[in-house]
Order: sequence, then C-alpha cells, then structure tokens
Amino acid sequence: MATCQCKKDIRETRVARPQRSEEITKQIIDLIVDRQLPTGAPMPTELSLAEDIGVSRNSIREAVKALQALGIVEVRHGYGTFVGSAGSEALQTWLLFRTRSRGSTDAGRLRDLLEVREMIETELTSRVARDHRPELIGELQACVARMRRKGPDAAVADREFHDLICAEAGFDLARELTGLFWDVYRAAEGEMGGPVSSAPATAKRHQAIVDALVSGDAEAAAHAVHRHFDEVRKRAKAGRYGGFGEARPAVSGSAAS
Amino acid sequence: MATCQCKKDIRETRVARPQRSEEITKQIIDLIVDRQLPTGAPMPTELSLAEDIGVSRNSIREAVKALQALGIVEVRHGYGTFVGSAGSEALQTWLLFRTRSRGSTDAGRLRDLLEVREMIETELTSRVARDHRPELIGELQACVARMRRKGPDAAVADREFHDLICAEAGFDLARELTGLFWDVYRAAEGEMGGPVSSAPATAKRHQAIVDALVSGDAEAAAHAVHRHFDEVRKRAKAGRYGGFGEARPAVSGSAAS
DNA sequence: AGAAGTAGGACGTGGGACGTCCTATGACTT
DNA sequence: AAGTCATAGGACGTCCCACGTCCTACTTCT
Repeated sequence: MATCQCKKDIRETRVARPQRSEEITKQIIDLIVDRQLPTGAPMPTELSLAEDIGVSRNSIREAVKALQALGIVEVRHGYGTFVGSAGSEALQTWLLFRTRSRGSTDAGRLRDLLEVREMIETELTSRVARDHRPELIGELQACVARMRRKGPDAAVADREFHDLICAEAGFDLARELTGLFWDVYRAAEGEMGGPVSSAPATAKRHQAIVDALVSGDAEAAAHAVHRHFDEVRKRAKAGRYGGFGEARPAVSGSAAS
Repeated sequence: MATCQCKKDIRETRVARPQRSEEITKQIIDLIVDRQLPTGAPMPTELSLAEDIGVSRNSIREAVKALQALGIVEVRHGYGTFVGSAGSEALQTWLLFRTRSRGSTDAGRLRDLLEVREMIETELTSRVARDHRPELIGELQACVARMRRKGPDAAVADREFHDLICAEAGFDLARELTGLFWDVYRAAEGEMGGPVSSAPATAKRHQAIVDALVSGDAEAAAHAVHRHFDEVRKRAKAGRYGGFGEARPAVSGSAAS
C-alpha cells in the first residue's frame, strides 16, 4: 500500500505526450476568444458544450476544471459557468507549491520571491517618482501611519503601501504580480516559522521611500526600495529557518550545488 | 442555441463560494508536501487516492486535472501520475489568455508584458554587470553573431541571449518569468499580426548590452537594457495593430506616461 | 402588489464499464 | 545464453447514467 507498487523511478524523463483533453481545453478557450466574451459573460452549459464539441460531459468538466484552476472560467454551483478574469489569485496555488515543494532543501525559493518583487518594485517606484498624482503622497503617508501602530493592521497597511505604488504606475500585470508575491511570501514565511516583520523598522523604510517620491528623484527612490528589501532580507536571515543561502552562479560548476 | 438561454447578465458580482473539490486539491498537495515527494516521484494511483480521501475516482480526476493545469502534477497515460515541477510553462495558457482576452479593445496588455520584462531584465542585467562568469561574454557574443544572420534562428538567438543573462543572476523564478513573457509576447504578437523583429537593429542593441556588461558598469547596463526595450516599443508602435496606447494613470485622470 | 412556494435548469458527486496506453514478465528464437 | 517478441496486467482516458445540491424564475396564494 505504498505510494506505488510498480518499479517507477524518479529519473523518468519521458515527457507526457499531448493529451486529448488538452484539445478540449483549447477549444473552449477559442470559443471565448472567438466570440469575444468579456469577463463575467455566461458560458454555454456543460451539456451543450459536450454536444457541440462532441465529447461527454465528463470530459468537458475536466477541461473546465483545468480552466478554472487558471482563473479563465469561474463556475457557480447551480447557476452556470462564466468567463473569468484570469487574475493573479489563480497563480497562488502554483507559486505557493513551487515555493514549498523544494523548500526543505532550498530556502532560496523564498529569496527568489523577494528578489523578483524587489526588481519590479524598484523599477516601478522609479517611474512613479518621475510622475504621479499629488494625492498619492497623502495616501502613502496614511499607510505609513497605520504601520507605526503595531497590530494585525500593520501587515495590511504594508501590503497596501506597496500596492498603491504599483497601481500608480498603471501596469496591471506588474501590480498583480507584486501583490501575488507579497501574499505568497507571507504565506510561505508563516509556514516555515519565519520572522514576523517588525513594524517600526518597516515603517521607517517606507517613510524613506515616500520621501524619495516627494523629491521626485528616481534614483533615490530606487535606492530607498533597495534598502527596504535589504532590511527584509536581513530580518529573514535571522529567522528560524536559517536565512536564504547565497546566490549561486547559474551554469558553471564553480560553486554551489 | 445561443450562449445561454437564461437571463444572466455580465454584471454578476456574486463570488463563487469555496468548492468541495478545492478541498480535494488541497489534500493532494498536502500529500506531496508532507511526504516530501520530489519532482518526478510517482503519485498514488487515482483509485487509491479515491479510497484514501474517501471520494469517487471522478472527483479525484477533476482535482488532478486542476493540478495538472498548474504543472503541479504530470499525468502519463497508462503509466501513472507524477509530481510535476510547477515550471513556468504551466502559466503560458494563463498569460496568453489574459493577454488575448481583453486584447481587442486594449492592446496595452501586450505593453504590460513588455514592461514587466523590462523591469526584471533591467535589474537583473545590472546585477550581472557587477558579477558574472568571464565565459558569459563569449556566450553572449555568439548569440549576437547568430542574430546578425537573418533567418528563423535569429529569434531563437534573441531568446537565448536574454535567457543567458537571466540565468547568470541565479534567480530561477526571475529567469522563468522573463522566458515566459518572451514566449507569450511572441505568440500574442504573431496572433495580432504584429511586427516581426528586425534582426540587425536588435543585434545592435544587444551588442550595447554586452559592452556594458564588459565594462562592469551596472548603470550603463541598465541604460542599455532600457534603450533596447525602447526600440522594441517603437517597432511595436509602428506595427499593424497600431501600437500599445498610452500608459494610463491608475486612478486619477491627471498625467500620463 | 407582495411574499411564499414550486418547477426546472445547471453544476456536483458517485458508481460502473470499457478502451487505450504503457511496462514488465515470460516464452520463443537465434 | 542473449536478444526479441508476445502477452498479461496495471493505470489513465472516456463515456454513460443517476441522483443530490444549489440557484433562479415563475406561479400562486394572501
């Protein structure tokens, strides 16, 4: 009753061949795109899809499940299936698994998360420093103020702070990704018993970012963001799970592994 | 025989409630994490999963389909189900749909793709400029040389060029994401009848990036990357689908781009 | 007219059957 | 004895059918 009784080994390299059901998935997507169905529009019934495509309802359901997992469709029990927004929430499962799965031996996954967020936010903040609504500053200050008060709201304010900046730049994808990274980082960190962020220090760093934005200096803004993330990394290094480990060179066999 | 005969409207806001089957998905993931099954490890049979969890094989299959869509498991017909790598290929469907779906009215989705890639690659290249293997330069030069020769290989060399730099930094997630963005951009561009890249101009920009890397000047490297993407944007603007449209401010109607 | 009850549509789940694909084992050939 | 081919069995793929649950919209009663 072990995992599997046959002599399968991990070193199987044979790739899964193109599946039939993948074809169904494609057809459903094409249906949405061809008819230009907007987000929220009702999809055909499972039954009518089955008839149109010429497969059983069971196969349709499996295809729909796959699309649902990607946020491409949204299913409501007893009501119908609708076109989804393909928002970043759909990737949460993916990214969280990716972060956890090889996590036991490689805490660097957590670091990757932080690193990508830093890259995007650095550039994003630079651009916002060059051009932003005047009201933004006040909104950011309000977040910082909330962060100064300890409590569960501090984390929320932290996330809102970053989201405000990312939203300001106007790149939806970038904004959603950074939000996703924030959420997954938080979830993975909590799971590994990592450090809870220290609100006062974070507030201080955030204030520095606001100051840079006020001055309109793009490079200063980028610098402030870098320092913010430096501190997060430093805190992580002191955490229970022993920090991230060093960056390893990609291809060469010089170090690491 | 229309899309749906009932009077559903697009403005449905009711959110889908937590589904039972989502629970099954979670249990399967937990199984992988708890047993620390590495990528490629065989999963229990659908039948045994059904017995263990106490649901029908049908439900298991739907859950597995969802996980398969995210690359968390890999199913091989007639052989078994295996733990997947959760690689970025899984997101291709997601991102391509996201880019295409609102594409007809908003070509800005394509721009978002490019923009995020630029942000990540700018930062990544800066870091690589500060520290990289000496062999990297030669490898990059080889790519540039291939790009100078027109033909289908030029695009491949283009992708390899970027991938080499991203790999050098050692952040897997960043590397996979930029690769994903490249692929999806290419696919979406082709679909919209966009411009094929002009190899000589691209090669020139890439050469500038290599030069910056040789000099070890992080800021120069960032600048070179920015100029590279500027050119891609310029080319896109001249494309058949009429360019990206301007950056829109997130909330207010004040300034732009 | 308004509210409660009801019929029907649509998704959720379960169970079983059969086809297809793959591997491993054993018989057969050289 | 070693290699090749045929075969049996395991595991996924697809299908059918039935019933439960949930939601909406219509009908009916007050």
